[in-house]
Amino acid sequence: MQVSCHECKLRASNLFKRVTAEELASIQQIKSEHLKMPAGAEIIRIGDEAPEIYTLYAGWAFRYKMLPDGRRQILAFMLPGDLLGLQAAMFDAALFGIEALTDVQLCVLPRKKLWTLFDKMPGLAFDVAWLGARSESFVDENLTSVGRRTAAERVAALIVTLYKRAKVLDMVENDMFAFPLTQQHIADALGLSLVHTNKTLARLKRMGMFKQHNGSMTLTNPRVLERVAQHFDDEVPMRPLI
Amino acid sequence: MQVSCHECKLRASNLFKRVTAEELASIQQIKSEHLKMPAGAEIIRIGDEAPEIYTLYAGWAFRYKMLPDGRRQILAFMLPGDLLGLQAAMFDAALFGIEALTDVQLCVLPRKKLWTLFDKMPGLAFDVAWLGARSESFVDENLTSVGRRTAAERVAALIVTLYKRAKVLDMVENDMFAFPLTQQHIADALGLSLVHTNKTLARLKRMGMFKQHNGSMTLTNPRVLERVAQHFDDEVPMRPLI
DNA sequence: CGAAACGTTGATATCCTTCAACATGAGTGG
DNA sequence: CCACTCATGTTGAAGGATATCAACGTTTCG
Repeated sequence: MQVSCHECKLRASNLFKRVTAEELASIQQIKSEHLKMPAGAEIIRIGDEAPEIYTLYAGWAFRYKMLPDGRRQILAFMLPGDLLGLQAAMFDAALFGIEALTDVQLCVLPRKKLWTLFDKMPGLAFDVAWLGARSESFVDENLTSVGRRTAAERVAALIVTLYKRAKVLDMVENDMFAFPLTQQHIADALGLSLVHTNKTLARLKRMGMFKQHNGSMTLTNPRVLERVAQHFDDEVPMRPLI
Repeated sequence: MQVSCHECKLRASNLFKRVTAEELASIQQIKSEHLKMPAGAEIIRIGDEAPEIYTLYAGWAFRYKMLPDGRRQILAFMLPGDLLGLQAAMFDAALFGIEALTDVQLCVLPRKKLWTLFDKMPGLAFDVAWLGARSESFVDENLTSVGRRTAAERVAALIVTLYKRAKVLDMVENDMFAFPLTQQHIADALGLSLVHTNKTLARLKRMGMFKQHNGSMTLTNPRVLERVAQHFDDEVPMRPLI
């Protein structure tokens, strides 16, 4: 099923920069495919050579690294509108993997075509760089959590961050939103053991910070949760541009 | 003291991409200043609006975030040839600070001029994006350390990574190189306490991994140190392009 | 129904932090 | 030149946060 960029619901959602008709036509032109993949699929494998670039059209994904002995570190989560594989495409081989957290839909942007498009439309290069910078700032945030926050603060910060990102995408209703992470994902993102993650979540739940029902999360006290998280005042800009 | 891009020692060091005479002239044209700052100077302050972009011409720097209560996380170290403040320039305000670790020399690239230059020379935009991707992969590496490596592994991984980066820049002689980090810097980069950092360093030293003499470090057993670090086989590309 | 993935809980071990004290060296003013 | 301070580094002891181990519960799904 091809989805035209013209009727793209992401673009229509007014979160995104307005592009000229000409720009839109150019983007449509290089978009080669609209892919669907199931939860758990490997979108980019570590070591992949010359991977393509994707726009995450629907669903969640995450980026991770593995140590030689199997320990996993999740670097960042990706939501609709995020660009996948930009850095990987810059190098000879992907230094990390990207896995689908839920069923996902991807728009494929072949990297060679994208580079040539930049020649014609430098403004687009800026937008792509902007998305890259945004993605780095998510990693910065998470590194600060893992390095300098306690377990409870980390969990709270992760939930608050995802909540805010989902909110911008209109995926939150009455402080409730889809939350597809398992406790193992949370543990691997926050540098905690599975057991300790479980106990920390339970503690925050008991404190009345949030509730979880089959795959969705409700924040019952966003303000306090944010304070527990030692959340920054400044925030990563939330408006993707492409 | 103005340094011409034509006689730039960085560019001459053959680590960098060859640029056409035309490109070089353009870069020279937008370079507004050659700055010197002492160790400890704040190159970019958290919250700075519309900061400029810099090329680190000489010296070391580091990028960091602070939690509201003062805890500090160092995100990455920067060596000559690295671009400073690229992400900050993309947003309205810097989400992190950059501090000079040693005395530094900076080439100032006013961001507006840089953006307009991209219109004329899209290849340059790619190079800048490449540097941005490279910088992100350093953060990825460090996040993996902090999240999933033990204290000894973290320290070893940091030293090995800096050693390799310095080596590419020809700053290593007989496995010895300038190492300006204090133990506090190491602790803040690796998410460890100062005391534990000290004891971990002492342990690795006792194991014969390295020696330190007034500001420089000698790796006495690089191979083993790399194994202790659980270092990745794949590595971040080491060749800056601008 | 059975298996596999995911979640929960208690007990124990350990890594790392915190606290406290002291050592060393560089810089500064008296 | 000495006393002083400040930044940095070192070391031991004690406590706490988090990991590991083990067992069991719950849900999902073929």
